[in-house]
Amino acid sequence: MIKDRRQPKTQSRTLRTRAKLIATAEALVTADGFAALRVEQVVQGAGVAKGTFFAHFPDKDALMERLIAARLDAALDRLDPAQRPESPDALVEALALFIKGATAERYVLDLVMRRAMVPPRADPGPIARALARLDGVLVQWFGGFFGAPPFRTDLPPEMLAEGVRALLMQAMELKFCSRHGNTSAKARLKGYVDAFLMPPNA
Amino acid sequence: MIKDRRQPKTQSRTLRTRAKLIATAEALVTADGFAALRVEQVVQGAGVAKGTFFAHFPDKDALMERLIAARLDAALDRLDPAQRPESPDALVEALALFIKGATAERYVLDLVMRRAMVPPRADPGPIARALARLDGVLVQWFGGFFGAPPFRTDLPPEMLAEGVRALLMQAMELKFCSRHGNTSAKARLKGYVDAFLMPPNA
Amino acid sequence: MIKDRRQPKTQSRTLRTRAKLIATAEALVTADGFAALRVEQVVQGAGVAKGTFFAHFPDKDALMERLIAARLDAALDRLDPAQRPESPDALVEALALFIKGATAERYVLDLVMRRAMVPPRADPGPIARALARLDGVLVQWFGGFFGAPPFRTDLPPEMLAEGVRALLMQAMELKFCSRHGNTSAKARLKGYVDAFLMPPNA
Amino acid sequence: MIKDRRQPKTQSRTLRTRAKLIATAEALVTADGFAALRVEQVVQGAGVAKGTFFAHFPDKDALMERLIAARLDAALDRLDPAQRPESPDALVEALALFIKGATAERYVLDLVMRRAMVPPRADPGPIARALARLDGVLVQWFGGFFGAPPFRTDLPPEMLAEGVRALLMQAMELKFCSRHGNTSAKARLKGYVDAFLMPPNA
DNA sequence: TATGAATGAGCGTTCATTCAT
DNA sequence: TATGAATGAACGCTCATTCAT
Repeated sequence: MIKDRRQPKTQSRTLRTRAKLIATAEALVTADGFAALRVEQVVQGAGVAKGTFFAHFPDKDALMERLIAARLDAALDRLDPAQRPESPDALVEALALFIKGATAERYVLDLVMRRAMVPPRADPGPIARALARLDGVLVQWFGGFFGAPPFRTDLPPEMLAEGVRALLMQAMELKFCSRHGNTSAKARLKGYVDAFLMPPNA
Repeated sequence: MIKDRRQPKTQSRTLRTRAKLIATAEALVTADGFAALRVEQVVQGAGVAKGTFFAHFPDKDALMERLIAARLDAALDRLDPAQRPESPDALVEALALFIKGATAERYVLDLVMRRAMVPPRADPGPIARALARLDGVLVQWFGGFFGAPPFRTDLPPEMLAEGVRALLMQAMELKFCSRHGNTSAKARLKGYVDAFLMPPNA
Repeated sequence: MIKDRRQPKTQSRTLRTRAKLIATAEALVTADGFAALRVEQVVQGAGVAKGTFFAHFPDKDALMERLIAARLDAALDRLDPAQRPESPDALVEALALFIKGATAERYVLDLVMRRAMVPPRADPGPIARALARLDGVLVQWFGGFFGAPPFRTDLPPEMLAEGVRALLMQAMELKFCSRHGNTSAKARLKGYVDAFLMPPNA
Repeated sequence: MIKDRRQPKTQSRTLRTRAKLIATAEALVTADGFAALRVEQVVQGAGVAKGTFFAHFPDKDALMERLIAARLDAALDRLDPAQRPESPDALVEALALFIKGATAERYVLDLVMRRAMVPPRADPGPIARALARLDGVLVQWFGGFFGAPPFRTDLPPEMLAEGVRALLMQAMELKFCSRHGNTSAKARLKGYVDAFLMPPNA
């Protein structure tokens, strides 16, 4: 009873080429930033033809999304849905790496925000998937078995998660804003969480 | 009582040219949407040369911002800082026109979000000014003389305003998201306000 | 009486693949025209890999030539070298199907003209062979046993054949010319033949 | 009574740029042939931006047509409609420069044949215009005041002109044909003219 | 102010053909 | 034979912005 073992070589070659493209792009981005990335550099660095690039990615943005989503996913990998933060501070700290990745450049944050929502066209795209994953973690955190102290328990976890996301986005935007330049995204988010996600001091 | 009669011709010609440019752009936008607007079309429609456009606007975005901010400002004009909404419903309803203007197109919302914050460069720009104006109204609403029922009173009005803004942005984003396609931006915002801005149900 | 039973499978498989390619191409050409034919479509339709195509045809043009030559040859099959047309009208009528095939598309006529002559490289190719075959028929017609009335007899049949060919080509070109749009290729050719291939009026 | 004297500078600058592009292309073509011409080289040689090229020519072919037509026109400039050739030899000799220009390269002849006829879309294009001009000269030659000896006089000059054109085209094609490689285009055309355009030796 | 030709850097595309497996 | 990923060299295009006049 031998199962079908097809497509061994070809697939791996494809995968290798794609990996080469991504690795090259990753290196370039690390060196010069996302905004400076040029398709030409990528294919030259990867030693492949331009046509090959567009056989792997529909356009440059698709590569960009992948690179950015990879960083966001790396941040999300370090979050344990079962290990809920026990304070606003801990919550914000847990999101620090995510924030760092998403706000690395104005260019990056713009793309994240533009692609954060699943568009009406079929495919969510890697960035939307990463954010959906974040949503999932947050819901788990806020909705553990016996409710979710120390956060407010009068709201469904989904709502708390959406609230965090909205506040997180705004806090990140503020990083590029001169009027709140003194406050870091983390501090700002901390303030939001304290205000809106904790039980009111009444 | 002698009025200044110098340079009225020139000034009015300048003003007329600018008005013609804006009117043409407005008409084109109404017909084909913001994303499709081309400087070429505008100058042709206005019957002036391309260079003239850039004598009136530093760049295309400046025109775009003007057109969009005009719509937002029209919405804000109908808000009375002294006439606070007495319920989440009323609050959301009051923002309806603003939401409509800002979510007319994905392109518009993107520009609004990108320009919502005052950038490090000096000038806020008309969109940032419109949003600052919204902030002001919200602060007034939430912080009137005797506190701000029915909304929660345990938070400073500035914080409530920032919260509304974050939640409003997210609610608007969701308009372009297939996964929440059923809920309108208004309904979504209503849920957010109910959850985060009302006194918790002890 | 033992028949050779070796390699019938392989050969027939090869033949079947080639037939499938040609049939697919033929169908596509009938549907969308020659100019729109893409190798990609052909191999997909035939259910084989791209490389397989080039194992059967040296290049795309070879397939094109085959398809076109097939149509020209079908027209030539209906010509009887022994049955000479007895008038310019009959001559032109006899060539009607050939003309139709060669002028199906601008693309086709261009290829026919480019391949009509035997190029310096060895192989004539199917189109050049078809035209050579046409030449042969014409020579026979013009040079039959007892001379060739009603056509002029003061020129060698080869020269008459070459003349017909030149005039035929030009008449076909005119099909794609707006300035002579009213006259059909056949009518134009008829005029040419009347003028140049008949005995002059005294 | 001064007439409108507008557009003095701008137009001349445009003209200068275009001339620079054409001169550069001409030089490159003379050096390396038409088939080797690259848009990139042209713009670099002319010292202009790529966008400028496409502001002057809709595509590369448009430039090619211009270059080729220029050569054909130069050949036609040397023909005097009033100075008819007095023999087939003289006729062929008169066309020698034209033939040389049109058969400089296979690439050139292909383009000439493809663009020789006025296409159904509006603009004739410079090559079609050059050939129309040739037609005009031929008609004049064949249709002078008292008929046109030594050529046959039993046919309208337009028909003779069309015949020459068809035979000329075929003779030129033969230049790239191995089977008639020994005979030059001129010799071949001479044979055609002798056969079809002279009064029959009856 | 007004003009409009020129800029310019890079993206996306094309698609027949090759070649290692 | 068959596979199909990879090639590759231009081309065409975009379109906001600049600048000499």
